[in-house]
Amino acid sequence: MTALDRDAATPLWRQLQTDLEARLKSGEFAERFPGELALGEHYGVSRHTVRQALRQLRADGLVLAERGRQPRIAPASEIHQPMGALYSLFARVEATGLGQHSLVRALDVRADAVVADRLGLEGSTPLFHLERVRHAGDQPLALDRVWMPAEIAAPLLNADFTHTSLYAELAERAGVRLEHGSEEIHAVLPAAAERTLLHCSPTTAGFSIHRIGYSGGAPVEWRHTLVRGDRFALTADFSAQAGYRLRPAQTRTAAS
Amino acid sequence: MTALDRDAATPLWRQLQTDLEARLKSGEFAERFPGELALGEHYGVSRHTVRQALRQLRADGLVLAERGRQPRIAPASEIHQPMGALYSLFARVEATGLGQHSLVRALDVRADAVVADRLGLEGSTPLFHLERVRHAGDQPLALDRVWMPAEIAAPLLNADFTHTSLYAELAERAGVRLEHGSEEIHAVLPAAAERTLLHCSPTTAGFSIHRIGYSGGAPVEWRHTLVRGDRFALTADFSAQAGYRLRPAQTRTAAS
DNA sequence: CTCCTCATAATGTCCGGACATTCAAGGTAC
DNA sequence: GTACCTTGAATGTCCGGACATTATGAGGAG
Repeated sequence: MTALDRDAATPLWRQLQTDLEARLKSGEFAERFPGELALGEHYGVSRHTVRQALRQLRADGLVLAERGRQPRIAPASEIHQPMGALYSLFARVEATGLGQHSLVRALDVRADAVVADRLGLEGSTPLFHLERVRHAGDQPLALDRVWMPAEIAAPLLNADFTHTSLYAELAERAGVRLEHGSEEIHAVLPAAAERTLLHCSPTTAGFSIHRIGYSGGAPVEWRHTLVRGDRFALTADFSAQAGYRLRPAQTRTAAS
Repeated sequence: MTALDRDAATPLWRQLQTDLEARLKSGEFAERFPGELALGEHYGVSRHTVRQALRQLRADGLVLAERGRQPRIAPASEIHQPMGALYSLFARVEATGLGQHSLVRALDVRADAVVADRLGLEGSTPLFHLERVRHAGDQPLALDRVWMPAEIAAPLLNADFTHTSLYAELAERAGVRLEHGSEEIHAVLPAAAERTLLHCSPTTAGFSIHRIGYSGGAPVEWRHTLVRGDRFALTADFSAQAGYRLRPAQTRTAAS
């Protein structure tokens, strides 16, 4: 623990906040998170200051607090949905009731200088590579290609990707979860080879999505997905308050 | 002003907060927003309670507060950027330095049962209609069609839309600002007529964006935009904290 | 063993005060 | 008229205390 510096320019409560965040990440509070009074006594500050420091942590859901209850830290095992346009697309398909499965076309380790460069790695770095054609019901839906540093993704080489999600396997076998990333979405006309794989006509357009994903500040995946555009769409809500949010599934309910 | 009820189940600070929000919306604080001490004395509560009530309002940007400065309410005239995929697309184009202008193909009032239905209006409701081809530099960029209830948008009929933004005109002439909405983005192959307007080849795909926008709970616009897909892309960042956010312009700077 | 009661601990709410820091405006010296 | 200084007002930070409300577990009555 770092002692608080009462003469520093940064306020006490912020010092406390960053210190608590660090201790949280280190797993120090895995068993029990101390209460406000205990923290105040430990750091030598008033309860008011402790509450100010905890405010952000509680708002972010890192720490759970309720009246009368023992304070707890958020369950780390909670499955964070891999966000983004792809997730939104496939969740919508799932919501329609169609079963999804994948046809694995490649699953190996190879070197690719172009992709390695995009991941910020040396050109000769071995990369885990997975190429799948995703189906919804009987129809092919998307052509999905992923590259990840082999160092991280090696445990996935003997996984079965016909039904399971890459991110679920990644979290389980490698202990890595995507934290943030960025993607670029283009509207394209699939090439002949791609049309064959996706069983679509020459007049069908598609979404081409490039994504780079990070975990813990380091690039973890580079992905290129080509989605048939004739049956699938991105939908989103936006507002001044909530910003822009992709809608994962239809919210309209037939009930009542 | 509503007096606070100290025996109510809802906390004092929340009562204060909702009351202040109501007074804000009524325009009561247009000239001057009272300080914390003044509010405390006025409502008969401590400064601590006032600060708790103001916390949300300040976080939302409704009220601006800085040390030493007179508290102010957020400038109502501030132009809220019309969010969404379209704004993101066009802002990116603008960031490249290309000048934008539009070719107005239609600007009138007509009835359209299909569109009216999507807006939740009677089929015979007169609708303001604007159809433009947007250019970036010399090249056509998008075909943009907008329908709005004539009751709201009538003041826009004699506006010049070759250079100005629809939303800017709407805010200025009709006093209406888009508050929220939803959109659906498809990847399509433009039809022959559209290809002619957009000067693109038969192998060029495009984004087809349908949007419905609301202001004050009532539908205000229905819009269909077809964007050339060969030169433009949607880019977005996502993270567990901030969610999914379209990136309006390139953040990479060549400086330093 | 079961059910109820009660003590305990934790957060939520609210009050009071004090000092530091910063911005804006007005007044003064030149 | 301009530059500087002083003063006022406002928020930021931090402390102390008090009581209310709620969940949990221990202990006793039946």
